[in-house]
Parts: sequence; C-alpha cells; structure tokens
Amino acid sequence: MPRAGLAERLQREGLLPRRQEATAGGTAEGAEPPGCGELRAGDAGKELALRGWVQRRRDHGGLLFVDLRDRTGLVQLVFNSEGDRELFALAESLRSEYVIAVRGKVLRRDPDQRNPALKTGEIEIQVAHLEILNRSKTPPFYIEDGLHVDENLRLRYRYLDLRRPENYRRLALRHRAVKLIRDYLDGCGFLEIETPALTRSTPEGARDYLVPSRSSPGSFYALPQSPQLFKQLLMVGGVERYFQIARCFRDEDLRADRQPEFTQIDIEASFMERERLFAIMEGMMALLYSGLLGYELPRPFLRLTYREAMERYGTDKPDLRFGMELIDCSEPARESEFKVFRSALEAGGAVKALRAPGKGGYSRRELDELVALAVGWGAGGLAWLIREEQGWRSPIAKFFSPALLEKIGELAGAVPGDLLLFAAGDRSLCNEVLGRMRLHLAPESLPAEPHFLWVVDFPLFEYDPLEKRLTPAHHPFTAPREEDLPLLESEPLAVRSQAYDLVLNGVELGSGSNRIHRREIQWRIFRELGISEDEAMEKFSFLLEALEYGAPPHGGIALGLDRLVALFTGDESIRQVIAFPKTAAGSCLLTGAPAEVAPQQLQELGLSIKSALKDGGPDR
RNA sequence: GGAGCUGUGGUGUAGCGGUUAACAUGCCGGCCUGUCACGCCGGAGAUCGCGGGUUCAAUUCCCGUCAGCUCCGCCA
Repeated sequence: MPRAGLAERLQREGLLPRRQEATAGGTAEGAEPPGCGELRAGDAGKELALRGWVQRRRDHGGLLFVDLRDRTGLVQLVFNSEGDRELFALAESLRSEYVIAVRGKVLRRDPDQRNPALKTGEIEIQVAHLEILNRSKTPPFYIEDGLHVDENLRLRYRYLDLRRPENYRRLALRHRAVKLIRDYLDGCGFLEIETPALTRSTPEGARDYLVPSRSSPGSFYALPQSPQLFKQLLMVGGVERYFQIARCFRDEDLRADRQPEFTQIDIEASFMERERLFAIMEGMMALLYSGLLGYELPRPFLRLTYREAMERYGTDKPDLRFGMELIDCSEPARESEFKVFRSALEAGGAVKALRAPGKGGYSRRELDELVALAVGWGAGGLAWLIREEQGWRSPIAKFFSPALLEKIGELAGAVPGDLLLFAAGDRSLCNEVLGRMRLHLAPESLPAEPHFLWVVDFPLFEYDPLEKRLTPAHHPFTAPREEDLPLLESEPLAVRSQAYDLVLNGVELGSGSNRIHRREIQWRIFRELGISEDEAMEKFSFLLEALEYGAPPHGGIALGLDRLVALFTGDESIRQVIAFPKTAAGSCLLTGAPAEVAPQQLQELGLSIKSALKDGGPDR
C-alpha cells in the first residue's frame, strides 16, 4: 500500500462514488443533479440549482467571484454588477461559510480564464438568483485541506473541521470499508447481530466503564470491552456465523491508536477450522485493498509461531517490511572470555545479537545512547562490535579470539560498516530488548507493500510478577492446544493456546482464538487463573451453564476497524478517522464530556460524590 | 502512575530579563470587470494558558497548575 498523501489516493475517480445504485429493497430516488465539484465542460449551457457553503469570495469591484463548496467539491460562481443590481448587492454581502442557494447557468470559460488546478476549472456558474440560507461567524480556522492548526481547536469545532474535504473523504472511506466488509461477510454466510451495550462487569481484562442502575441502586452495568461472551452465546444459540461492527469500551490510558470507545469488526463461527477462518479474513483484507486502493494483496499471508516471532524479531507483532532478524549467538559466545556472556549462559540465559547494517559509523556517544536505551528497557547492558575493513572495533573484542570474532561475524552476516549489538541474559528479555532496538534502528524508508502475517500458538498464560499469579495471554475463554492439555496444571506457562494475531507492518490489527466449548476445560482454566469456584459461578454461571447444553466448537476474531481505516488513509492517529474523537485524557472537547450531573440525577441512582475527590485529597 | 514536548492578536509563527511585543494570514472599511491563496490603500485586534516565586523590572528565569500531543506503565 503506497503511503502517499490521502488526497492523492482517495481522489481517484470512482473510488468514492457519491451515489450508489439503490440496492434491493432501497428506494431509487432517481438521478440527483450533480454537485458543485462534479460539474464539467459537458454541463455547459445547463440551468441548475446549487447549494453549499461560501469557500472564498474574490471581489473585483464590478465583478465578484465566489467559490461554492459542497461535499463534492468547489465550483466558481460569477456575479456581474452590470446585471441585476439587487443580486449583486446581496452577493457583496457574502462571507466565508455562509450557506447559500443559487440558480444559474453553467458557462464554459474562455481558454485564458480556465483554472487547471480545479476539476471544475473549465466552467463557472453565471448566477441568476441567490438566497442566503444562513450566515456564519468567521470560522476560527480555515476550511481547507493541509491545515496546520492546534488539535485542541479542531476538536472543539469538530463540525467545522469535518467540513474540510479531506475529512469528508476520511468518513467516506470508512463508510466504504464498512460496506465492503458487511457485504463480504454477508456473502460468506455471516449474520450481523447486535449485542447489548449495557452488560455486566467481568473480572480480568481492561477497566470497565460503569453505568449505575436506577432500578437497582448500588448495582452497575458495564459497557462491553468486547462482545466476547455474547458472541459465544450466539454460537451456543446455533447462529454458526456471526459478525458485528461493534463499539467497545475500555477505561484505560489512551494513545494515538487507542480511544476509550473504538470499533471492532467482531466475528465468530462454529464448526470452522482455523485455516478456513484465516482464508475468509485474508479474502476480506484482499477485498478491502482492491476495493479501496486497487491493490492486489498476495495470499495466503505468512504465518509465524509466537515463539519464532519472539526469537527472530523480539516482538509478537513483527514489522516484516525489513530484515534485521535477531541472531542467537549463544554458541560462539560460550567460547569467549567475556564474563558477561559466560555468566549469562551459565545461568541458563542466552546471548543474542542484532545486526544494524551500515551503522558502524556511529560515534562513541551515539553508541552510549543505544546502551542507555537498552538499559532503560531492562537490559543489564548492551555490547557492541563494529565490523571494519580490517578486523573489529569494540571494547569487548579483546575477549574474543580472532577466529571466534570471524565466526560471530559470519553467523550474523556482518559486512564492513555494520554494527552488531549484543544482549545477554534471560532469553526473553534479550529478545524483547533487541526487538525494540530493531525498531529503533529500522531503516528510514520502508517498502510500500503491506506485509501481513498471522502469529499463531500464543502461550495460554502469562505470569504477572506483581500480583504473583497467572493471567490469560488472550482472554480466559481461549482454548488450549489439545496436545498441551496434560501440562495445564503441572506446567501452565508451557501451555500453548489456540490464539492468534493478525499483524500488518508491525501493527496488531486483530486477534482471535478458538474458544473453550467444554465446561470441564473452562473450569480448569478458571482454577489456574485463581478464579474461585464461587466467583466463577457468580460471574460466569451463564456461560458455564451454556457450555453444558451442547455448545459447538467455535472460535473467532476481532479486528480494530479504526486502526484498519487509519492504515488506509495513512493517518498516524485513529482520531483522524473517528467522527467525534476524544482527547488523550478521554474528554470530548466539543460536548465537554465527561461532565458533572445534577444532584437530582445522583440521588435517583443512589450515588453520592466524595467531594474531596475533586480536590485530590482524602474524604473527610 | 511516570517522562518529554507545546501553550504569544481569530489563526499560524517570531521574539526577548527593560521592545511601542514583530511577521504572515484572517477580520473590518475603501478602491478595483477575469480573479481563482486576486491585487492595492487604510484600520481594528494580545492582561504573552493560569497561579506563585526570584528580580529594581518577568511574556522571557524558577516552582506549581491546567489543557493538548507523544511515549513508558496500563490496554484479558
């Protein structure tokens, strides 16, 4: 996917048709007249009516031009003082963003008056009638593309921001993506089904947004972090193939790619092999790429096990647009005199290396910065070797025989000018640190083609050192791999799950798994997670019970729609592709949410606010 | 919870321990019949985010705070 400008990619004719033929069951409204931006030389001579906003006014005294904008683009209106005096006077009163309706004639412009920068530049509208539908205050920023304005201001006046053509295109592209997805999944036999937004809070996972109940004072609904349990219940309900463009809510700290509410393409299927689901998802991505960008996506996608991904890239979402794979140097390191390496190996750890091509010219200071970075990421240190035309430059070279250095250099594929970085110690820590370093030292320019892959065989559990207990790596309803079941109680951290992630260019687009469909297994998992029988019954009895009534084998996936759309538009932040996004602090600058509520409302809910909370102090 | 960056007319920026706080654009008024980021002339518009401190003097230095952004933790 070329990461060219949004405008360049979206302005291609036909990508975002304004009018679709009404689909079956819809109402065909007949041919709508063209919008401002759709008029062409072929329309010359037509009398027509247009409505829109005043983009800009150019007043030449006796001659006045107005650029009229609607969602289709711009067209130039002309008013001449030699015509209707009243009309001209009204036109003189126009200002930016006034909403107007005009009637007039499409005139072909003289050749020397054409504007090739404008799609409608060969024509203009000789206005015969003008009506001001609404006046406008001067907007706080320009309504035009390529704006460089404080995001604060744009969010506060989001409705003005949305008037900018590039934002209309973003919304339109999102719409097109969702429509393609709906039609595709429909064609695959999936049913779109809504699930509750008011549900119950469950342990594990992200912090819930809570909604107090009026009829049960002291009780709360939770907004769903995902429709996970409901979609499983739909499988028990015999739906077999479900999907939903589902809003999800998580009360966690935000990032450029995380909003408190976001949208998932949520999918679940019964009796479906993992490979079949992968193929369906790959088909869906291919359709999006061809439908939105005209790019034919190579399939099938690459697969890597979690273990491979960690060993080779130091992350569970590797960016495969460049190489720089991690190299296991434990064997040659064993023969060195370097104490750090030897003791790491003796303690059962590893020595791993990262080759940074052409970075051998780094100064001592730059190298020190890399070491500091690694230490900040938890490494004990970071050793480096620089391959030179003749031999090696390194503070640790003296601990290695020349033959050993050659061996390492060969293993790493080092050529003169390369920098080799080494981490020693706990194997997974080495992988993680070098994985981060790999991204830090990634090439500036990366190939434009999308690099998809499936990461499979995630571990079932992770160990939380703070709480000293197991947590689900995916979620507690993920099925373990059958062959690893015997290890569940004896060696839980070695148990692999049937969970997987879809990764694109280093971004996790979605994750899924086959679910537990037998009650007995679900019990064992809860027990391993430290969820007591009582708690499991209290919080999940409905699920456990459902599993007892012939729950079919099932599994599914959820893809982040916002991230997906942002990839297609080339935006760094998902805020760009959400109509009304929130700030990093979770507030909506447009509406002022969240806001205090009236005492009456609190009373009805049986709530009282500890006022000291607002001052940051304890309640007294 | 932690770290970093940003905050100056409507907007985007410049600036500096003492300025009449500069520039562009927008806005208002005037002139202008072929512009399209129209042009020309004139004008209005800023308690320099907020609070405190240092100083003879703070928009400038220091501390705090608020808001926005980015990252770490967090996000089954």
